[in-house]
Amino acid sequence: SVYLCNRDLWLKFHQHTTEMIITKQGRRMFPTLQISLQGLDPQAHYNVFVDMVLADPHHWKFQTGKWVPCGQAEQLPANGRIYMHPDSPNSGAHWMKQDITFSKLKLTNNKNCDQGFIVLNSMHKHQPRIHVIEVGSCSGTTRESSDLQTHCFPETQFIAVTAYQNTDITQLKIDHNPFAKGFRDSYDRTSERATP
Amino acid sequence: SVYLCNRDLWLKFHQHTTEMIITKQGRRMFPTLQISLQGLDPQAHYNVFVDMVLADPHHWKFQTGKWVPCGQAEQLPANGRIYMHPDSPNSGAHWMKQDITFSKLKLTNNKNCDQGFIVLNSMHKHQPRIHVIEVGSCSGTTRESSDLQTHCFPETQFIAVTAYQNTDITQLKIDHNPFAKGFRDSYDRTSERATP
DNA sequence: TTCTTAGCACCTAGGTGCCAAGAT
DNA sequence: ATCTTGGCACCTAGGTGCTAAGAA
Repeated sequence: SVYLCNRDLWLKFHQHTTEMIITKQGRRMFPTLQISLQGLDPQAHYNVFVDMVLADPHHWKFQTGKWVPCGQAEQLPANGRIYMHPDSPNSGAHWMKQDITFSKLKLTNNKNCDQGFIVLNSMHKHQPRIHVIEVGSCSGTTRESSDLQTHCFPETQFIAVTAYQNTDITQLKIDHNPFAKGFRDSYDRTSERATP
Repeated sequence: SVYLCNRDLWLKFHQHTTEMIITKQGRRMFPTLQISLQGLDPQAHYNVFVDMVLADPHHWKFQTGKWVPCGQAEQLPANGRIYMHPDSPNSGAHWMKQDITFSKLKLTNNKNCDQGFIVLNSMHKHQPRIHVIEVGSCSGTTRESSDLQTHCFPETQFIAVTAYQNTDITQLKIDHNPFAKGFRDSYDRTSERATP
């Protein structure tokens, strides 16, 4: 009833251990989380949101070209931040109509960041989780009887970093993220300027 | 309990009869509707949205430098489109915390446009209306007892056009809309290019 | 050493009025 | 005649990895 639309892309990164930049002001993920949902009640209303949990109990470092565990993880702040999909709340019909993309989700290491940012610890491995919850017949608050679906895709695990460690990852980002087009080897700066 | 934040700007346009471009793909308004709300119940939840009604029963044309009535108005499509503020639904506390800006509202003359666009008739005068409605304790649907506040600011009336008629209006748009900066007489193209 | 930060050039994405051509 | 449309150069706004300097 749920699948990862851009799984092939995620797997390319996962092969090399995915890294995601975190900054004070917040940085988008790339690849983005992009899913398809089926099997909801078209009439009912749902919130869809993302949070992150530690993927393992280790602190990691990158040494001699490899990620190696290094001591114990710090726990994430107890009141872990969530990213509510901007379409929330919405009908089951809406969520099932097209892919659900979390392209504006931002990662940060700044614990004072506004709500809507996800706060992570650098050099720790994280597992994104996608939650779907019915918003009951009583305004915004969750009915006790409503069930919460939680979905985990292990191929979306990543290590949060403040600067890329593995050049393979950097190259994959440059090759696939449209905003990094300027760094592609194949990018021809002259063709853009010569205009009739 | 409600006022127009950028009233001074609206008045500058209103003096010359405000015009708003409408296009097939949708065009933003400038000035934008920007209001401050007070007196809501901080705990309750509200939707805030905009619609437009005809400001008078006339068709208008611009002749010899003036807007003159010219025949009878066509009625707007009965199922007039609304623009729901993207923060909706939200708490009274949220709406009162800061100004409410409808900067992404788009006007169109395309009756097949997606929901979220406001469809208008060219060469007709329109009156924007701002509505605040409590979304009751029963999920999304309106309680019968909830009251709908409607606010009209006459200084925000405008004639929808597909091309500007009055050059005074064009000049005000250029002078005040940041996206039209390139058309300002005072804009110095050289200073941007000479960089150390 | 190892990790973090701020400024940068370079992009994507999309909002302006202008203008010439098209439609009615 | 009058109104509408589409392409354009020119902007705003903001997402990239890079680099050098700073922090721990």
